[in-house]
This record gives sequence, structure tokens and C-alpha cells, in this order.
Amino acid sequence: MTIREEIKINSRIIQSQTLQNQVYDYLHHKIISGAIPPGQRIVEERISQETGISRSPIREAIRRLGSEGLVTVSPRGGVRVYRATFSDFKHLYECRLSLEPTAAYYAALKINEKQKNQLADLVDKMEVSVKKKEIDQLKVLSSHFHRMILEVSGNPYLIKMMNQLNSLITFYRNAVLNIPHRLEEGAKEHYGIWQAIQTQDGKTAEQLMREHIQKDYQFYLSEYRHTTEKNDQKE
Amino acid sequence: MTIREEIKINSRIIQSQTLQNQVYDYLHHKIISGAIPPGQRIVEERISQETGISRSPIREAIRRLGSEGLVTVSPRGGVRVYRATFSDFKHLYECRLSLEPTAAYYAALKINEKQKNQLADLVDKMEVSVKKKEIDQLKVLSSHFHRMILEVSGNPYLIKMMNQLNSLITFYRNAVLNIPHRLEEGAKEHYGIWQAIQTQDGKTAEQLMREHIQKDYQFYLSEYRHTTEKNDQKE
DNA sequence: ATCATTTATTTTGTATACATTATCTGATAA
DNA sequence: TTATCAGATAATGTATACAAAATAAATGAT
Repeated sequence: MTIREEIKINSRIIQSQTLQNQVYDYLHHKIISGAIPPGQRIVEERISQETGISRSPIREAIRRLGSEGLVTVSPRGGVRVYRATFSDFKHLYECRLSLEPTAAYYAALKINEKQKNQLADLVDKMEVSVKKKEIDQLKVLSSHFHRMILEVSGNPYLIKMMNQLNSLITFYRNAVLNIPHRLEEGAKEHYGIWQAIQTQDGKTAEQLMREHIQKDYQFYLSEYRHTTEKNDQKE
Repeated sequence: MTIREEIKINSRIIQSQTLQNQVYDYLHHKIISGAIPPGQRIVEERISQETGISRSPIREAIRRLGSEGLVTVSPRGGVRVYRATFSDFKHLYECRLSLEPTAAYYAALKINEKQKNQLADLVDKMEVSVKKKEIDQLKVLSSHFHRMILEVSGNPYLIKMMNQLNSLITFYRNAVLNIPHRLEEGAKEHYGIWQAIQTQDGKTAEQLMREHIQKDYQFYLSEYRHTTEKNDQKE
């Protein structure tokens, strides 16, 4: 089941993307989704056979993943899917705790009318999802909410860095975001953040976002402790 | 003048680094130092001839540079050295303004005795440099001071992100960091930050660092306005 | 002379080949 | 049995070859 077929199809729609980019997306998705578990080795030749693409584009894609930290590459020892330790987890959240409140701050200052409407829509939908107990939907909307605030901040570097962080955090996040109780609680906090942004009160938006993430962090922390470290180090 | 010679020599010392990494360092340095100016195109074949290394390692190195934003690569249109617009400059500083105060905060919380001594040494040296008007030395020490705080924060992700930001900012920074007046002023601010960290007063360290960077930012801003946009778009 | 169109030339993207290094396997000795 | 070493196997790093695309040059028409 090579991805060559899809490529041929897509190439007519998306104006012939390079194979390298497609392999990048392919691997990125497989890693983020957990299809290739943390710690597992990635061997070029196998990806090559799997996709029907030669090693050159594959290597380049892997280097980029390495540069973003999704994969750890040792000089001649192959490459493995990134696995966050408990320490990493804390450090990643320290970064998030720095960047996202900043994004909320600038979002509040820079938001325009169109964006205000979009955010309002999103908040409405979240409210509906909470009432209807549509957990999956709420999960999607929540991460959408965060992403939109980043966008509204208008800072491409902030966006890029947060995207990378989120990729690294994802593993743990997925597990916890599904917990209905926390999701609903989070939705309420989102509402407060939204109000601050809507009224262009940057400092409040920043502070509320900080508290929101801090609570998430606490939640994940307690979850993490329950989770025993697995060792699928090999393979 | 290939770098192959150096490679041979280094390989005996640094345990045979990969050529890819060496090309990466080579290009990184050339870009940061301004030897390859912003906007200039980088063609693989020329780097290949220049270094005596084949295109494969060169491409991989370039992809990594692209991933870090030091170089912009368009799908089939070649790659150019990153050039920050005025807008980019502001965005980069927004990020710095988010991350470095955070680093100072954690540095104050986590610093140990040995690190306290190292920082104290550094501050002493800066004081001497100010008195002796050794501008170049002061410049080196200043950036060393910032880097050490990052290190002390103990957060590898923070460090990595700031490294990348600094690379992108460097172009402009170099120009302004040399202004004696601002450098001396900055040294005083460093002193305040150091005191806060020394006494493990995280919040103060964070706030002082924020103000310090803000002042730098204001300074660069006024400098930037004087600088006319050059258009070395071609070549 | 200017513009458009066709032809060379350059440059990128991808595939493949080969050399070096790492890893695994199994046999032999303690 | 355990440890160690030699040989075999697999995987990475690098070089090279070729095709497709982009760019530059040149030709011709108006």
C-alpha cells in the first residue's frame, strides 16, 4: 500500500508537491497520531519500501523532523521517534506557559471585527457542545480555539514555535483532553479568555490564558503520575 | 579553498563528524556572520564546488537551515538567505519578550551555588569592561550573560527556541550592540537582573529582564528607522 | 527596437550505487 | 553458562546519474 497512488491523485489538485514534503507530512502524521510509537526506530529503507519513494527525499524529510524535535537522530546510530520524559513534559509546559499567554495578549490588542465574529462563533459552538455533551466535538473546538488565538496574534514565529511545541506535547495531551470533566471546565475558562479578547483587554486575556494552561498542566501532571513508564525502547 | 582539508583534520579530533553537520555549521556561520547576505540565493552546486562535498549532504543541511528559518526554501524555486522585514523584526522581539523573561524567572528558581559563582564572575568582568571602555569585550560578555541565564533556566526547549530566534535577530542586533552608550546602559540593567537571580527572586528577575529587552527593542527600533531597506533581492 | 516564442543552460528533485559503520549471529574458549 | 571474537547482515552516509522544471539566451516576427 504505497502512498504513490495518493500522490498521483493529489499532484493534480495540489500542484505537484514535492515527494519530500509528502513524506514529511506522511511521517509527521504517523508520529503525531501514535501510529509510530515514541522510541521506535525509523529506518529509511523500510519507509522507502512502504511508500515506494527513494531514500533521498525520505532522508531530507527526516532531517526536518529532527530539526523540529519530533525525531532524535544520532550521527550514525539511526533515528528514533521522540519520546518525552517527565522532565521534558514539564519543560514543554513551561514554554507553553510562556508563549500562549503572550499570544492571547497580542490577540486582544490586534483582533479585528471579522475575527471577533469568528471567535464568537467558536465560543457559541463550544457552549452547545458542552450542553449536548458532545465530547469529541468539544475537543476539536477547544484546540481550534487555541489555534485561532495564535492566528489572531498575527505573529508567525509565535505560531510556528507553538506548533512545534504542540506536536511534542500531543502524545500526552491526547490522553487527557478526552476527560470530559476537564474539557467542560476548560470550556468555561475559554469563555473568560474570549471575553477579555473581545473587549481587547490584553492583560486580562494574558492572565486568564496563563491560569487556564496552568490548570491543564496540573491535570496532566496528575494523569502522568498514574501512567507507568513503558519501555518499548527496542524495535 | 575547500573545507575538505579542515574536515580531514577535524575528523581526527572530533570523531568523524558527518559531512552534513559540517556543511550545516559552515553555512550557518556564513549566514549569521553576513558572509552570505540576506536575500542571496544559495545554489547547491556552487556550495558543492566550494566545499568539495557532494550535493546530498548539502541538501540535508540546507533543509535543516530551512526548518530553522535561516533560509527560505520555495518548492522548486531555490533557496534564499532569510531576510527579516520590519514586521518580522517586531514579531521576533515579541517572542523574545515572551521567552527570555520566562528564562530569567526559572533561572532564579533553579540556580545552584556553582552557577551563582559563574554568574558573579561574569558580572564582575562586565563591570571591569565598562570601566575600561572595552566595548568589544563587553559585547561578548553581554551575550554570554544572556546565554548563561538561558542555560541556568535548565529548559532545553527554551534554549533551543531562543537560539533560533537569536540567529534570526542577529543581523540587526550586530549593528546596534556595538553602540557603546546602549551597551553600558545594558550592563547596568544586567546588574539588576543578576541581583534578582542571585537572591532567587524569580518575579523580579522576570520583570527586570522584560524591561531590559524592551529598552533594547526601543533602541533597535529607532536604529531600524534610520536604515533604508536595501534591495539586494537579486543574485 | 520590442515583444513573443522557441532553444539552451542551469538548477532542482529524485533515484540509484557504493563505501563505511553499526548490528546481529554464531562459534569458540574460558 | 558466559564472554569474546569473527564473520555476516543490515543501515547509514556520501557520491553520482538522470529527469523535470525553471531560468536565461537567442531567434524570429511585428
